[in-house]
Amino acid sequence: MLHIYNSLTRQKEVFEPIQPRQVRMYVCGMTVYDYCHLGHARVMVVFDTVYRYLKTSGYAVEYVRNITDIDDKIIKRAAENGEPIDALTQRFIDAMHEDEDSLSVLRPDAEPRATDNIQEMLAMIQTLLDKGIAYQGKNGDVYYDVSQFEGYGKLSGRKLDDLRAGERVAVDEVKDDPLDFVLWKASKPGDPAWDAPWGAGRPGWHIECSAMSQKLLGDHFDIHGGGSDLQFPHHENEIAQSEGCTGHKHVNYWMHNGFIRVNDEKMSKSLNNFFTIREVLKDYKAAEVRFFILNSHYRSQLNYGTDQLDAARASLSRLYTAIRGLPESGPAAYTDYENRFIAAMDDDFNTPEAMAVLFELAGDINRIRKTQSDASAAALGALLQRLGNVLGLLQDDPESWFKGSANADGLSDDAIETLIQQRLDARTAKQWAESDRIRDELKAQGVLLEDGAGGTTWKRA
RNA sequence: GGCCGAAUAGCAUAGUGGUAAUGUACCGGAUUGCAAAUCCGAGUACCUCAGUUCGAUUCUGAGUUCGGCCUCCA
Repeated sequence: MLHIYNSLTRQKEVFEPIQPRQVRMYVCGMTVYDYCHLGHARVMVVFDTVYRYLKTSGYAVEYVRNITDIDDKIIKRAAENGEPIDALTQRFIDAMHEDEDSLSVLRPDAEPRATDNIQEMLAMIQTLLDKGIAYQGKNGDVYYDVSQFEGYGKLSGRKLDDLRAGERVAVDEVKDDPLDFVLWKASKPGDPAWDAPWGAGRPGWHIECSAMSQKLLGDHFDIHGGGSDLQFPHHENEIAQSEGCTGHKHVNYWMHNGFIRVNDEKMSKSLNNFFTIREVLKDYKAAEVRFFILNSHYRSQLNYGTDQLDAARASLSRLYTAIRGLPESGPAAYTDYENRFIAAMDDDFNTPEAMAVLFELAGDINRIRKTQSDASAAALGALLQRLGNVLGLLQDDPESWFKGSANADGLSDDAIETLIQQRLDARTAKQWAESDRIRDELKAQGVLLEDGAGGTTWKRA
């Protein structure tokens, strides 16, 4: 039985969908004005894994992840680049999709864009105004009146008084209360604007998620996810907006992933200590990045470093080695491994625990291959691959995983095979010096040889 | 200042009221012409102090250290 840690209640709860065997899930996606960094990769991979596991568990899942394509940073960046906003956002949406594909992240069922849903936002803001929960400030902006929403603070565990006591809440004279947040920003000259009954402008950040989730998933849905830095104020405000409009519960389970750190500090754009996904993919395979992310629990903080990526590489190599060269096999028989894997995933998506099961399975496969035969291990190998696939791992053919593809300046597969044959001849003649010379030569080219019982295999380092 | 979370071997990550798991690194052995891979084995890892308990790394309290949110953030 699946348990999910609910940020709203701060405890693990049994997951019970609103509709039997169906899950509706919304995740806050990217603001598209730059390349995705590893922090974004974590959100993508974590919720992709949730999505995959829910489907594996037999749920029909409707997964929506929005794209914020209008906001201050986008406007600013487009101006800096001298580039139309549409062109900028489309460029980075395309880049985001490339990054996702490389990380084996499945496309959500819908990726609504804020600018395509302005009418829905206007309608929601109007409802809030009609209900007296929102008001227009002297500067023309429309604000949400947090004092009108009884549950304000329930997600982030804050009280209004505590928030007001915070030193960092700036005093703003156009708002009735410094905690009131903007629903609609009155237009400034030159900025993109949409007509509205209360004056041309553009939406505040929070309203898009309320409007688009309601449109695509309804007033009340199962899971809402995002980075833990969105818990406050973004998600808190989203609840206030949605529940203020509908008068009833918005989301049953809130999930927040921890962030990636660099040198024990949060990776973020403002600290300028971030690594983009494509930057990291120059040195590591995407599957290694995915492994690195899933090797820690999604709610913990995760420190980024080449040591961790190197360890991920070695670990994946062990798993692929276990299944390399195994004969085809039908579905693996019932095993305790699968039960333990499921139990781990059912426990709030405990991927590190689930991966430990994969390694025990790999050890078992290696033992069987050694003491019995490859054929005897084939079913377990198929199981290992299938369970790995649930996590979006072990999706490659082992042979191509190890051999990779030749660099422009590297040896071709044929050249490698030729040298291996030459070495085999030397070995047959017991010319060890020549044999070792060839092996060293290949090693210098990044090709590692392994002499197994069934012949010599090779891999690109 | 308010609110939250974390501390487990050299490193990284799980987990548990009673033999602490997984990867990686290191050491010994098997295997190998030598390696690599693989297998077997070893290694005195639960932040400190107090409390509850027959028993605490786990529960409670205090402390220390680190991190996060309170401002745009994944």
